[in-house]
Amino acid sequence: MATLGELERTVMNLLWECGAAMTANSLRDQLAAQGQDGASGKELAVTTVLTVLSRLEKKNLVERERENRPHRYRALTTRADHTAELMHEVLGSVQDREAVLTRFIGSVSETEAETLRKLLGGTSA
Amino acid sequence: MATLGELERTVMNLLWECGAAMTANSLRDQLAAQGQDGASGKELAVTTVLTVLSRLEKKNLVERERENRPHRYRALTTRADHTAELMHEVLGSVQDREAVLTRFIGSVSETEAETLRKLLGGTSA
DNA sequence: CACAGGTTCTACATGGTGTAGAACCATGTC
DNA sequence: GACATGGTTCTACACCATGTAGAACCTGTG
Repeated sequence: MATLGELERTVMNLLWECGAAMTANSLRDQLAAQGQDGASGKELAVTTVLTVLSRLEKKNLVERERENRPHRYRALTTRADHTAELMHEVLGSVQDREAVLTRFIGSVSETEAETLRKLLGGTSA
Repeated sequence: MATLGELERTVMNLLWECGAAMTANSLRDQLAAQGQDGASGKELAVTTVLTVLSRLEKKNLVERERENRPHRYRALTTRADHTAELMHEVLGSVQDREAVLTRFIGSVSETEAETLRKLLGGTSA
């Protein structure tokens, strides 16, 4: 349901990595530090960051504390949760899940296969 | 890489379900039959279908036989392959794959878990 | 050659995203 | 209380993907 644009994704990554809540300004700084300042190369305007944050809020990906003035924004899910959810969304979009899973497993790395085995092992019933 | 629009997806589904190659006209008919004719409710123009097919071709999702005149279009992958690939794409977009897989497995149905166990079964070591 | 069916070109509306100025609001200061 | 200041919301625009289709073009047939 939530398709993210490049900048939106970058911001989410910052929020996910930092863990805690951040202000628009600190995010803008982080973006600048990462050299992730848009296509132009110059620092992004704070309003840009705020717009993105609002949109992410609308998408239920971030939440903000409105109490004190510099609002603080925080991710509502973990990246892992979000990503896993996306995967489910993709998987759920078709009928023949079995077939999809077969192909999926077919091209999974051995490390990942091992992880999956471990995870599935105990969970029987 | 390939984000599909509503109509593009519908067309792909038709091609996937039919298995064989189809002409733009037959596709248009199928769409009409499904009542999938856009938002309007009236039959789609053939040119619309053709445009969509061209775009899908550009995205390497369909291929066409140009030899005979009513060109025939055919899906280049199976839906299962395509979907599995999308899942990999999503999974590959992050570092902590383990965590993602953990969440993913956590919310998989028992039937699917069983399928996965079977698929992963022999490959230990 | 004219016609008919089929394909490509061109075009426009819509919606999401990047980007940011303008306007607005809350606070502390003189 | 008017003002400056930092912060937030509104409004706006460019760009791109997608849905949609008319206009123009091509090709074999009578």
